[in-house]
Amino acid sequence: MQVIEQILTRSVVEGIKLLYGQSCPPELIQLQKTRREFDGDITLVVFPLLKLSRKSPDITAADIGSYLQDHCQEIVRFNVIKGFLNLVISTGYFLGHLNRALDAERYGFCGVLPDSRTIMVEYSSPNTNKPLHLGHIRNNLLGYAVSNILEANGQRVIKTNLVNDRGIHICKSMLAWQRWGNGETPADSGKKGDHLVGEYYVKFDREYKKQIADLVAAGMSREEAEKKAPLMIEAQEMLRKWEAGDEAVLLLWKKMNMWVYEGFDGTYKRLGVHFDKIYYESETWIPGKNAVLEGLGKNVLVKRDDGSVWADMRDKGLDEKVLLRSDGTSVYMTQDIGTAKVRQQDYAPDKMVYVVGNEQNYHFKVLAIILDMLGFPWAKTLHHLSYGMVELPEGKMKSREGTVVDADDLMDEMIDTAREMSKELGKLEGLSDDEKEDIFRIIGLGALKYYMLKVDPVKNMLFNPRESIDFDGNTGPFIQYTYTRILSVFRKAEELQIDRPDRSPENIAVNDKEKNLLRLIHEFPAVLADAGETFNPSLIANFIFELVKEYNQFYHDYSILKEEDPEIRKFRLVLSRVVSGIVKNGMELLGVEMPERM
RNA sequence: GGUUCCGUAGCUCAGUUGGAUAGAGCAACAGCCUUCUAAGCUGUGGGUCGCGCGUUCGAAUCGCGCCGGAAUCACCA
Repeated sequence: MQVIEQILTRSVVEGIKLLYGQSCPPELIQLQKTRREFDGDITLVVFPLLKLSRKSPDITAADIGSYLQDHCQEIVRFNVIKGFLNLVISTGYFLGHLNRALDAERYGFCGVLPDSRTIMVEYSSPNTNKPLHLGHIRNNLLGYAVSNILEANGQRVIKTNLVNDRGIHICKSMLAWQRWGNGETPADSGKKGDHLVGEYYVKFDREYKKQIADLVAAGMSREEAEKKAPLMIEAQEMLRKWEAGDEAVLLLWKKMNMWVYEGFDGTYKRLGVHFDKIYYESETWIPGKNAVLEGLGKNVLVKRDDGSVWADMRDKGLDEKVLLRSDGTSVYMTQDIGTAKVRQQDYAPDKMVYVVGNEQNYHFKVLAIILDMLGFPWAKTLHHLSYGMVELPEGKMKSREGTVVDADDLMDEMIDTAREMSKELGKLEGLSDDEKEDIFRIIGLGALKYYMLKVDPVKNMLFNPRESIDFDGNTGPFIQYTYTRILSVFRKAEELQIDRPDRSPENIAVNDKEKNLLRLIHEFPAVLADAGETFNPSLIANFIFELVKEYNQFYHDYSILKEEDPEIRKFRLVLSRVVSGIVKNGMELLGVEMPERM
């Protein structure tokens, strides 16, 4: 809670005691931001207090208003409109707060505290059979941003990735490469490793479809054809060999996965995300299998006649879930059980956050239940941070129809757009080509990242590849632009030999735009805390947009360096300094870099 | 069919521990650059907050029922 709200809550409780002889539970005190059209900073809603005052809303509001004005030095005046008590906070209070913000190393951020929790955040979680796409971009940006936000709230965060490097999907790519690859490698083809492997995955799918069609044409049912197609049978055989440790299969698997990892590393690096620890399912499926077998021994799981092992959750209103196939191989769930177990052994986190799409809501619900059935006390620390799908105008991305938006291509396009636009505007004269390219990259990626993070994670979002992402309005470049304008003021101040003030005067009058900015600055720590509690980066994104929009108005309406009153000029410089700090630090939480000029 | 999530301006989205006349951006139209960067600022038009009922002094926000969309309910991941 913000400082002023604590002061006011306490003061209102005291006032009600004095005025009406009633003790007021603090939860009845509803404080909110005053709406723009009224005079005031904070509004007390008096309706819930009427049962204590036993007076009309207007009289109650006036009583409390007078009390606060007399007893609370931060309140300079008030007005009452239809049961809403609008309170005007002294400018001095906000200016004092501004100076504290200026002194803070990173205003609004918390350092690690003695009672900080260790939180493990899993994100990205790619399969090793194809390159990353638009959906992964949302996932990566969310996971990275949430991790940063939790850290800014004083938690110890371990960013982790779970690479799904085993299973039938990678066997499909391997099989196709073996058959049709003619030894092609990333090195001699010039293709990025993940893209190359992805091509063979697609090749498998195409050939597999042909086989199915042939079998169906020969009179087989589609369902049977899907199971009996020779390619599928071969892929399954390959998976069995893999689990049995067949050397040739393992060698091929290692080679192709290595290509994929090198490709992923390039994409991650460009996106600006990284991990503290990477887990591989190929290393956690055995612990998972063991946990399942132990569960079987303790009779919390059941074995069927065909040898398959199941969790029976029908008493919990859910169904049964297979954990080991009849041929003894493990499934996705088994691997996740193992991964969770290994992580507990490695780090014993207080909380385990899984950033995974909402298509897996059921999976994570079941995972937590099964871990609980298996007797792990930490089962309840799992949190599925579920986010919505990224959809195209024509619906879901489908690799079959070639509508998948590739992550690498998209980043290229964004940077190209930034380059074209910058050239048109022609503001970067005098910079070296390298400097320019760096700025294009920062702007292009900034547009992409902000676009994805400003949307509430739970919601599905639309991405239209034909209408490229905007650079005006509520966008990353708009925010970056505002930031560079502020830096430009500071550079100009230096040229004019205007000293950088180390604090703002606190006894000056401010205009409306300045007051709005002071209020927003005051609000930032609460927004950051809220974003951490709700795992929601969009709160930060939307707050920063509001802040820079307000700053642009101020910048447009008033001059900073040409202001004649030196005290006001000092204040405006400090105000700009604090705004630029919030914008930079806040955008960095989102993984968006800030250019120095643009 | 069961379960979960979503439905706010032409489009993309804010706003939901219940509060005042529901806000931005884009698109459209009309203005503002000898000034600290016009990727900016100002203005105009644009809404049965999917529909209905209920709870309440007060509902976009909470409950119930519909309608629309999505996901999921695999020996896929």
